[in-house]
Amino acid sequence: MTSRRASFRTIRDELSRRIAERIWLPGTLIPGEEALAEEFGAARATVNRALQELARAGILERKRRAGTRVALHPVREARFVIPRIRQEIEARGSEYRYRLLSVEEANAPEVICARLSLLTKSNMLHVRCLHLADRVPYQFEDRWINLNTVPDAGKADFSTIGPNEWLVGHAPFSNAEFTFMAGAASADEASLLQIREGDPVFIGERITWMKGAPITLAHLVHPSSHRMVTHL
Amino acid sequence: MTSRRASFRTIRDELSRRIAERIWLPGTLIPGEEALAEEFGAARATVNRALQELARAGILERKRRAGTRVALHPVREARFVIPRIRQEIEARGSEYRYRLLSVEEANAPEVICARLSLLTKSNMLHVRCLHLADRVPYQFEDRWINLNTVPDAGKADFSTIGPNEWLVGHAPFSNAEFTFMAGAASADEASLLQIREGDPVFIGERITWMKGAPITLAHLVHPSSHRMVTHL
DNA sequence: AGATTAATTATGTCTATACATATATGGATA
DNA sequence: TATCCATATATGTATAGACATAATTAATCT
Repeated sequence: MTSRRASFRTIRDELSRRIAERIWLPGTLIPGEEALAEEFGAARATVNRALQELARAGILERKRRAGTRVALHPVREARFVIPRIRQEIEARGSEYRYRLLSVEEANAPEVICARLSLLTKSNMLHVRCLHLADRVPYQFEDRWINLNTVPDAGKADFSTIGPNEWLVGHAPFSNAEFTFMAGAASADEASLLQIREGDPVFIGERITWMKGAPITLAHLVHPSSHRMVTHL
Repeated sequence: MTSRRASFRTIRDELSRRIAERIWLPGTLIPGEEALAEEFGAARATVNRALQELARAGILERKRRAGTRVALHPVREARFVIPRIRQEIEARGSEYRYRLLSVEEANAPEVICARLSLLTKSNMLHVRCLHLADRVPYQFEDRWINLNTVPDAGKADFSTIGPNEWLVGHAPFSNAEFTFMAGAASADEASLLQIREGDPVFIGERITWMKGAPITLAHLVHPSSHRMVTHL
């Protein structure tokens, strides 16, 4: 018995320590649940919970009959919060401002349809707007909303509320794809973001679906001062 | 009894559906574990597991005595795999190549020390190298390794193995910070990546620590064709 | 009324037990 | 030798019951 009280946290942290300190090297087959349960004076279910958490974190690899081993190539993953522009700006202590640039119903161009895997040229809503932090351009948003999936969007008033804020309240999504990349500012983007044409910009692209049906494609452009930070 | 077999997955997915389909609106107080257990014909522990998973995903908010409610402002987070350059390139079906550009022990410049929150000008190893996919430059890596934390790195041979691969095998990290941004290619970076000076580049910066002690700072530069994709 | 304390209650966790399921292994078969 | 199959085994999941803990609400005291 290593510790008196055997909580799954204690066990998880202890096992985690053994791996971090290379007492158990990558690839090592670690003791089975029963053995660990006895060592920690806990029930197997408790050990199981600890092990499952570590497996979920990618530190351990578990297989029935084969046992549990320290991940050889730990596929470490980091999380990042899906940014909600208003919160993101206000969290920095800046004043959030929003400016609608244009809204129009239109047939989306080929490129957009392709990205959304839409065969027909669906009727879509094209919204362009700008988000400012302390009155400085922070993000230019160029968004297409699928009116077949979200017909209500046609009646929405985007003059004061951003399309993203409207959508989170009206069209929950089940799946999303995020793409991040660097690009050069177009003349249009440059003037809106108050930078020079060709200056590097940080681009986030977000596509969301509700049960396979595409809801929206958002093209989000930040000046190159933007940083996306995350911790592990 | 809604379903015959009550697995925590069934319950989780059903609850998830009710939230997605707005049967339970954000802020709603949902039935307690006992009630759900009865509804699904399952044990409370099973319901608990389902609820905990949803809470962990940010869909539910739970508080003792107060009960469980649908998250009002669901802090959705996405995961991305921490890229391991060789695997990343090989996963695309490309041939991975590595070229060491320079290694030298040196005192890190102020900027680097500051980023690593090091007060003294620690003795560090400066490694510069290039990663290629199908012989085309894919990533330029400019890395500083703290020799006080990882003394062995001084003896390592980085001519065939990249510093990242060496480090994952020799210096496990407990904490990491990732920063992604856009920038303009310097003359140096441009010639290495076979692009033009000033062209936009996608930059990833990675700092890792082992129990508070900084291990390394990696500055990773990709040409603007690079895309970082993740799903939810 | 206001402050302190006790009771209540929903979630959090642990246990012992049972059965389910994937799969490595060795033995039987072709 | 190669293939198939039975079996053993480690993990996966479910359950009833118990106690722990946080937090709200009610009761008590000043």
